Amino acid sequence: MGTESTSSSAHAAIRAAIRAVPPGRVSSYGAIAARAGLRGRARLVGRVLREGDSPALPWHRVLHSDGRLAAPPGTALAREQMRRLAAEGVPVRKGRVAREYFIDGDDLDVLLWRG
DNA sequence: AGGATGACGGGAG
DNA sequence: ACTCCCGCCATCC
Repeated sequence: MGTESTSSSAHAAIRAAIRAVPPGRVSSYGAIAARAGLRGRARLVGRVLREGDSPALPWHRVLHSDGRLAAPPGTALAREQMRRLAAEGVPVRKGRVAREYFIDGDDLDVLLWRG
């Protein structure tokens, strides 16, 4: 198998956590990591998204903890993310999404991503 | 082997 | 609200 790197199980857990975010809602890298049992590894989430070998991965629903989009303003990626969010009814003001659209809090297990 | 990088986060000034 | 800084960690050079 190809050069295995980092626990592929960790990557799988992260992907599952990302897919668990329903349309019309968003979450943060840190929250996704925590939900995947990898608290503190927010950067690992970013790494997994960057690989992007998962077609059904709703990467656009993953934002910074402060509500900012993942990519810097002006980039094609940021525009695409904003477009996808808008398509799901998530308003983006000045490159950020309001806290009320986030499904992360203190205990993700309690929230259960429900809307 | 060592230093820099980054789709991060949180605290501090 | 913004900038700077440090912690974390897999990759990259």
